[in-house]
Amino acid sequence: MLDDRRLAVLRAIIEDYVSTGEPVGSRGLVERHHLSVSPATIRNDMAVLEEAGLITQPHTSAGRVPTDAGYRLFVDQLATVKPLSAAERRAIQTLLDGPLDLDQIVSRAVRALAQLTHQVAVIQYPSLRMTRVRHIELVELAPARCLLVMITDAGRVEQRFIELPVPLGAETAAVLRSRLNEATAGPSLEDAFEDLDGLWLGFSEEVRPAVRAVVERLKEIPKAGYQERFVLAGTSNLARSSADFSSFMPVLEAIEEQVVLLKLLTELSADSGQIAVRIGHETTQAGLEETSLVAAGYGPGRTVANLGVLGPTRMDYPGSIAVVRAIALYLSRILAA
Amino acid sequence: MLDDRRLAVLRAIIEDYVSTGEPVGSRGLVERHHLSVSPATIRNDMAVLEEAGLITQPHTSAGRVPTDAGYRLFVDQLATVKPLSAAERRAIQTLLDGPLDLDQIVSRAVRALAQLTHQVAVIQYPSLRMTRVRHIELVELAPARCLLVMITDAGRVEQRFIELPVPLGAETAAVLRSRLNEATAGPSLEDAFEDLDGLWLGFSEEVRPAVRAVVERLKEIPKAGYQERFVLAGTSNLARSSADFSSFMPVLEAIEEQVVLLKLLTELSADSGQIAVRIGHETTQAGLEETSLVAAGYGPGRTVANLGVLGPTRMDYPGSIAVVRAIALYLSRILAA
DNA sequence: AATTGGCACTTCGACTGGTCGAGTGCCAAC
DNA sequence: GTTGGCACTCGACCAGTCGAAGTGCCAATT
Repeated sequence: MLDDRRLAVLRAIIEDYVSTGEPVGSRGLVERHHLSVSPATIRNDMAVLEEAGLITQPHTSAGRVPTDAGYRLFVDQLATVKPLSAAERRAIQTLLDGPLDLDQIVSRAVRALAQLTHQVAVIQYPSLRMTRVRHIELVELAPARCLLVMITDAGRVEQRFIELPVPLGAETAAVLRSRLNEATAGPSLEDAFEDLDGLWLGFSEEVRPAVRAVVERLKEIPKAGYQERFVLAGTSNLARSSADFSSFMPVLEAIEEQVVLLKLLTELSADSGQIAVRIGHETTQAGLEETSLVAAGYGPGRTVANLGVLGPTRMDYPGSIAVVRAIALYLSRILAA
Repeated sequence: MLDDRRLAVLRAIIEDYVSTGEPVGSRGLVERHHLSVSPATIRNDMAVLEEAGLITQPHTSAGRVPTDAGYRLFVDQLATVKPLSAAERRAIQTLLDGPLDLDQIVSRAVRALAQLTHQVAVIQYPSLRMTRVRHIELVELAPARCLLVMITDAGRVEQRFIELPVPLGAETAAVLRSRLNEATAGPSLEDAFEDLDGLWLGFSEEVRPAVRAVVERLKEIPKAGYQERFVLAGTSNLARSSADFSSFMPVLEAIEEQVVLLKLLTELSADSGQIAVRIGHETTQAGLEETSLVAAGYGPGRTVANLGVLGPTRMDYPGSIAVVRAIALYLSRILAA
């Protein structure tokens, strides 16, 4: 049914359509790709591919356009790995140089991702749920005000101001600090925070309200959806790629919505190192029916967050996949250091 | 030359054009605004206004459209203050509630700004150059690694990891911490950092390299342009407002570029509380010829950063100005607390 | 059985010409 | 200074035409 030549035709159609953006006809196909058969034969093959739901024609007498199913088959079975160019390698390499602050690394990486794929790039900050506490610090700013600083093993730093009901005092602060560090040295941040409830018992009556305030504030850090952070880049690529106006309006809205973005990225349960691809309608999000997502997990050893690119279904999948994989790999390597 | 009625005509033209988006003709003008003269009279007035360069017509037989100069005159002399609606007041009021972390405040404020103006909103984080150091903290994470945390009086927290050439030791760290806090208690952050050069002299031979590493890292914080941070919201409003495609492509690019955004916001030397308006060509940035900026400074007492909205020249200036002023005011009030 | 050339058919897009409506500019009259 | 009238201009809309691109089908060929 779908023999080699027909698959080759599908691949050729996708390649041409991705690069030109216009429906591709039988004549042009045999000319550009040196298929050693006539256009008529290709037409027969196309009819079969259309029957199988892999391609479609916008109207009776136009060329063929791949369907979501066509892209899916292409990505799963037909796409060959596209090695990165020297320039691309170099661009990513430069990410390694320089300082090791998470903010800078992530913001550089997301820019590189956008530039190399010409798509909208998004990187999720290492999720607090997935990471471990490396250190907790309590800084006294004023008698009744302090700053809580939490550092995770993925290099992410969260800080919160705390208004204290009663002053804490230098000594108590020191004790509390070490207690917190002991208690949160557990395997996962969520589990560790379970054990904090009884902690205030070990303190004298007067300072207990302050201790409880600190603990409460600490415990709410991983709670809210607010804690998931993203960085975006390449939004202007949207305008370049999508042809008409209304098509990227919803995309623009979607990427502004933290919630949508989070759902999109976490929905795909990709193993670390694996690339997940969502094509068009496969994404359940409304408004993104003509949008694809190429994403991967990253992290030091294990997956702590996701990154990816968002673009039109008509996208260079092999290229995007290669870049996403490379960036995820480099990012993981840096975080593991 | 430009008597009262003619100015009223200009105002009417701008109001109509802003709300409909279409060139406005003489007949409709007398109908919608109860001008007690005939269309022919209006036409004469229009000819005068056009002569003065305040309005123009896209083609011979279309209505009139305001020019940049027309908007400018409108904003400077004609615009009446538009009081905020109850709903708008309420929306901004809710900003006051809740926690006092700068990140949350700013991200809420920028969202409110975008929502209330239906424009692209941008808020600059309190510039490090403008603020004072409130506290510096040094956290030892590993023998040769520590975290430097700097808190400014605008509530902004900056942190940097530091790789130490030699271990610092708990005692030295404590001394260094207090020395740093003493030395940076000066009036402005830039001046304060001048005095850090000799600081390593007060330490023993062995730890001096570590001290210098810390000081170097601290001194580079306010240096790089990197330290200027922005948050954006309402990017999707661009698609709604600007009619055609190529017109907002450059805007999208501009707001992605930190540099452009920074230049745009800092170029206007607005006093705190004052509103600065840049209309169309007045902005020197390429690609933003059809874009206006309404901005204001904010800060606790003095201006420490700017915020504003970016939209098409065809914008509701009185409304935008009112909202921008209100948000700047509230933000300043919160920071001063 | 697969492939091929030929041919009729469909559809889109570009072009054309004609009409309509909105709006202007000008002028003479008030 | 204001007004009504009128000719003029220009874009928007509509319908019709035509060519290009591409298909589907069929009979002939390998």
